[in-house]
Amino acid sequence: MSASWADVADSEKAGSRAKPAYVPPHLRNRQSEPVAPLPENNRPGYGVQPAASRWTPGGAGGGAGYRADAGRPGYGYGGGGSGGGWNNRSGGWDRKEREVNPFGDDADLEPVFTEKENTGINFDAYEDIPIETSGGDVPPPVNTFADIDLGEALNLNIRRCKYVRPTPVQRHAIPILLGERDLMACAQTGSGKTAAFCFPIISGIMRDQHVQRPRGLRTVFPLAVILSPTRELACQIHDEAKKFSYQTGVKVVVAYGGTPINQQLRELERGVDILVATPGRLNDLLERARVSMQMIKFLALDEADRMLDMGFEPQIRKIVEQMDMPPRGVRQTMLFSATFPREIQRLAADFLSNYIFLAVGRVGSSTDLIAQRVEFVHESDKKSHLMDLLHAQRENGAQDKQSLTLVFVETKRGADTLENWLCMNDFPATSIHGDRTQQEREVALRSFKSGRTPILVATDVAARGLDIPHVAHVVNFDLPNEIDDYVHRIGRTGRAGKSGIATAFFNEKNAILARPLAELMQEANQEVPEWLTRYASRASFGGGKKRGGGRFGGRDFRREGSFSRGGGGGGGSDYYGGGGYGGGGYGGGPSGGYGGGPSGGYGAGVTSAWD
DNA sequence: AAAAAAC
Repeated sequence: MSASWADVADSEKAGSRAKPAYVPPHLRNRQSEPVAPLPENNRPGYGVQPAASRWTPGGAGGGAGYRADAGRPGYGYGGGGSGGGWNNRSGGWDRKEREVNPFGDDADLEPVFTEKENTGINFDAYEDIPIETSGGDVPPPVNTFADIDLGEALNLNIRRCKYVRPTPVQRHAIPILLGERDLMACAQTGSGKTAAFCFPIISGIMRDQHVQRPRGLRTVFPLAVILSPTRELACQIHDEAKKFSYQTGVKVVVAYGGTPINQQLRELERGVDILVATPGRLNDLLERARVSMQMIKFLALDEADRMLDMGFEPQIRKIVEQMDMPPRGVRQTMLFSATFPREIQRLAADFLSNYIFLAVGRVGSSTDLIAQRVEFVHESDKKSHLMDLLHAQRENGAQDKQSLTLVFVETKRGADTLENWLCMNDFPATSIHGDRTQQEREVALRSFKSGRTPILVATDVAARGLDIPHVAHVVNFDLPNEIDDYVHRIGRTGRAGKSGIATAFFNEKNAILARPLAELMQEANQEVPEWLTRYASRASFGGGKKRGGGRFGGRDFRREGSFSRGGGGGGGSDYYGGGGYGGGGYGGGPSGGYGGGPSGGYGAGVTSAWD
């Protein structure tokens, strides 16, 4: 075990990543400042723990706390007095401040994590999940966490999280990433996707803690950056990463907009190894030269296809290609998403070097965990129709802390209007969208999660990645124009083995979606209303349109010989580079093995299998 | 066309 660890460490050293020579013009002056290497272990903001001790959880420095803290709920008897661990988040000047125990009382482990990541997930259902990998020399998957040596402190946290076995995406992605390979991965969020990229990053940083980082006067040099398309998702990733990093000595900081930058700057000054950020704020920090990418070893894009779509691509390119980030091949790049349209895959290849493509699960047959319904509702009838649904739900007692309703609308204004209207009609609703202040957004999300406001009206800001337990019903009050967005939206329910309902209001405005929606539902073994089928065939003015088509998200675009203008052609199955899988293993049969399983914690999937 | 994301 330790041998394998040493091997990894050695090979790491051998193939040591070159330091990037390029420094962008605007940083050159500031950095003419001494790039004096720090003495080992003397990393800014870290106090003075002997790096080696971090490996031994019982050891002196970093690890010391675990056992010692046991039985002292939340306390972490604050390393030197002043306030202890719990409430002194403000004490930036107190460097000996104790790390807050994110697990609460170790003796009485909070089931929070369990509930999210464990409960209800039938791990046996994983066995049948189809995996596709491509790319050269794919490291073999592991079956247990014990098969991989992530480091003792991280292993402890994995145990604290009650992760018994790695999920399929973890089984495959972790060895690939530990093998220092770039990765494009499709996997569902509930399956531990965050952990799949966090574990290797944290482990890699622990391994390498004595890397010398330059010291800019006010510039910090994270070793890893994780990008997210929304602020709330960034928060969520940060929270997770922080749990995984507890007492590993690895410092995680989050930075996003809509909130004063000063506190984030202070956090950064206290040291950062992993920076979780949204693109705008990160660019701001880079332009101010408060953050440098010069030492980045790991780059992760969550919801990668969103990050590379038209709205985000320029910002991402700026961060990745036009600042001081080491080039691909030097850094390690990992892209995770549920959906991965082929043209985005092609674009993403710019950021990757000799990468492995991994698809876990399939978008084909489905479990019945998400019951999808489509109803034809004229624009003017939507409100009363929603009202009917909510009334029915209320009578079923299906509208409380344990069963939340998430309503998606197309516009920010529409969200405000609907929220108001619901409130006026005595339905406790709140809303989240990009025109609300960050504080309002966070309050709304908390209020929804806690069940205080069991109805949340949202724009697509809430469509991706957010893990909100107890969402029983997703209503597409307005349908999106992209089937991918629909997939992500309904994936907010039916998670972790629980069942869920998705209701869509469809009318003539949504003609464009008719066909892909009907196909998706069919693949999910959902009943497709006859009128929708008619609509779908009628609305197949897809002569020129190339999307729609099979939901075979998993295909690596590199495997398609040519960009089959003729090949798959008409059906337009080339959107996902798919078509391919036809009958083989994937498409077909009523169950092919993955679906119908006894519980199919995963199958929910189809849709959510790719979320 | 809309949404997201910095000040």
